[in-house]
Parts: sequence; C-alpha cells; structure tokens
Amino acid sequence: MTAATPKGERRRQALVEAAAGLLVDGGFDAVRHRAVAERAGLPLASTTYYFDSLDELVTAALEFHGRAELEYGKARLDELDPGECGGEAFIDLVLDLLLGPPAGDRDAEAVLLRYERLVATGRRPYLRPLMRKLSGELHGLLLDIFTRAGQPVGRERVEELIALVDGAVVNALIEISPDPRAAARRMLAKAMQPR
Amino acid sequence: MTAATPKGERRRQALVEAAAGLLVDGGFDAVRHRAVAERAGLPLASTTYYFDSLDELVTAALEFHGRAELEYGKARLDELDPGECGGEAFIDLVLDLLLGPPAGDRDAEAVLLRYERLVATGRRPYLRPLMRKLSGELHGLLLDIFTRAGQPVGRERVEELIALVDGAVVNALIEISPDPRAAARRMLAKAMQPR
DNA sequence: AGTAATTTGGTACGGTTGTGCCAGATTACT
DNA sequence: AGTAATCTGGCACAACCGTACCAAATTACT
Repeated sequence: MTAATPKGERRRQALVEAAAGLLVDGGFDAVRHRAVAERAGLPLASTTYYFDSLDELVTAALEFHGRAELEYGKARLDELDPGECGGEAFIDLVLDLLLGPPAGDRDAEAVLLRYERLVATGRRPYLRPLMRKLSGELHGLLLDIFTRAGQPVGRERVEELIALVDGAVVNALIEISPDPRAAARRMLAKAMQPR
Repeated sequence: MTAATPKGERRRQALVEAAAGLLVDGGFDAVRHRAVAERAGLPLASTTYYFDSLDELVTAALEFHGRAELEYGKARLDELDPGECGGEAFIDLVLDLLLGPPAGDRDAEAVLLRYERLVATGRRPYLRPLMRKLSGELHGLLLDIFTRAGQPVGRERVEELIALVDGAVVNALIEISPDPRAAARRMLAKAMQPR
C-alpha cells in the first residue's frame, strides 16, 4: 500500500531505508518484518500496513539501494580525469562501479552481498525487471566511462569485462581468506593490457 | 555421528542421497531435517541421530553431489575424441563440465543452483575446504581436457575461461527468460576463437 | 542365551517466521 | 466542529524450524 499522509510517507520511507540497510548488512534473509521495524524504530504492524507483503518491502529496499549506487557511480564519472585511461586508477574506478566502493576489512562481505543479490534474483523472478533496469544503467555508465577515458569500447566488450570481473569474484569466494576485489583486479588488468 | 552397523550405514547413506536430491532441486534452503527424512522415507529423528547438526548433513550432501559430478566429468574426458579441438562439440564439453549436463527446460534452474552453491559458500565458511577441493579437481580436469584436445593451455588461461563462463551465467540470471548456458556459450566461443 | 551397544521413532520444547485482527489515536476534509 | 479516512501498535495465530529426550526395538558380541 502507498502512504496518503506526509507523516505516513516519512514512516514508509524510514522502513525502506531500514530494509535497505539490512539488505546491505545481511543479505535478503536479513530483511524480516520484525528486523525492519526494530531498525526503523517502528512497531511491527507498520511493516505490514505500508507493504502488502515482504516481497514488496524487499523490492523497495533493493530499488532504494540500487538508485543510491547509481548516483555514486555517476558522481565518480563526473569527477573522472580525462587524462587517465589505462592506469591503476582507471581499473580501480571500474572495480568501484562493479563492486562498490572498497569497504576495508569488510570488503569481502560487502562484495559477497552483491553477488548474493544477483544470484538470489534467480529464485525471485519478481525482482528481475528491477535488476535488469539497474544493470542496464550500470552498463551504460561503464560505456560512458570508457569513452570519456579515451578508450571507447563496444557493448560486447563491456559485457565481456563485466563477466570476467563477476566470474573472478564468485571463484574467489571459496578461498580460505577471500579477497574477491583483488582477484577481479588481476583479471581485469590482464584483460585490459594491450596485446 | 557415524554409523556402526550395516543397516545403519545404508540408512545414513539414504539420508545423504535424499539431502543431495533436495540440494539439487531447491538449493541449500531446501535441505531441512524434516524434508530429508520424508524424502528418504525415514523418521525425523534419524536425521539428528546420524548427523550432529544440519551443517554436517549439508556438507555430506554437497560432497556426495560434487563427487558424482566429478565422476561424470572424468567419464566425459575418457570418451573425448582427440581429433576434436576447437569445434562446437568441444565448447559444449567444457560447458557440460562447468555447468553440468544440459537439463532441458529445467536447465536454467539447474545452472542457477551451481552458483547458489558457490555464493552460499561465502556465508558458510565450513564448506570452503570442500568447495576448494572440488573446484581444484575440476580445474585439473579442464587442464587435462585442453591438453588432450591438442590445445594445451596454462593454469591462468583456464581460470580466465572459467571466470568468463561464471560471469556470463550470473549476468544471464536476471533476464526475463534466463538461458545462462547459451550466454556462457557465446562468451566462451568468442574467447576461444583464434585472433 | 544373555548382556551391552546401537538404532528406532514418536513426541515435545523453545524459537522465529509471515501475516491477520482490531480498538483506539491521529489526521484530513467539509 | 464533526465526520470520514488514515494510521497506530499491541497482540495472537498457525506454520515452520533445529534439536533434545527417551522408552522400546533391534543388532552385535561374549
């Protein structure tokens, strides 16, 4: 259901943000009615009042988070130095867009979460339209970045690089001390060096 | 706990196989005490008698399934025609090893499961040693296959191709009608064609 | 044959889950 | 001001879950 009063709208938004936070911290399984309510400082019933089902709440949370990430990506794009084209910094930028900003010693978990979301989409068909939309915008962003870096590439090449990064990440997850970002960086650097 | 009597050993094995079946059909979340017991035609308590915890049962199921898959891979390797080296059939073979044998109209779900397993390992550190072992054997198998096909490659190249396939799969999962195997085949064919 | 170890299976407990219910408080509208 | 719509929040329910318990049955061993 959608809120009809200003205060109601604020409450609804608080729930969405709380749900998004839980999504980032603990994955889809962490987004529960009670957990969301507690995190937002609201009663349990408010979650079922503003959202007809848990799926609806999860969708709203994913959209909120996805939008925020795209905003971050666009900001990074705007401050891109056109001189930079193939150096370490450029690779790190692409990684930031695909894996999110580095999260220090929690980085492996943060990256893991992104791929849990991706894979979980397979079991939650209702998320696919949203995921496709977000993913499409991300692809476009990457195209822009390569172009602005004076290294224009085609759509196919972008998809190939994304696949390389994603594959490197999921394969790194089974290491004893996983460092998916480092694994992805190695792959990406190797694929982008001129031959 | 480990069984000490022949009949007990048979029962324990039945539980493992039931759990593996559930794992394949519905992912980790489907492996529950009650579901396993019902599928094996055994009482609930038998699951807690032979396995100290659910994690132990999941581990046994994963190992059982992983071994079966490696057996399948080795069999495919043995019947490989040394003449075949870069054709469609060869690509399909590599895909079969990485994604399992094609499962018809249930293929997308079967493939999805493989990646749920991979990602779920991130949240279940106790599975990492086993996953590493299975993954290592699979890498070795692929090395053998490329060698036998008269197209020897290095370990790094194998890792790159695997990453490409894995990345193509996870990105295909968000399509409206996902066909991850086809997406992976496209990527693989492009990467393996001589330049 | 008889004792000990193992296995069986029904049952119960405490916890968490999504969701429905509803009397009362708050807000919007005429 | 007064009626209607909206919102609030405490509570309960039924369905799961992992796991513990334990008397009875079965099997292994001397």
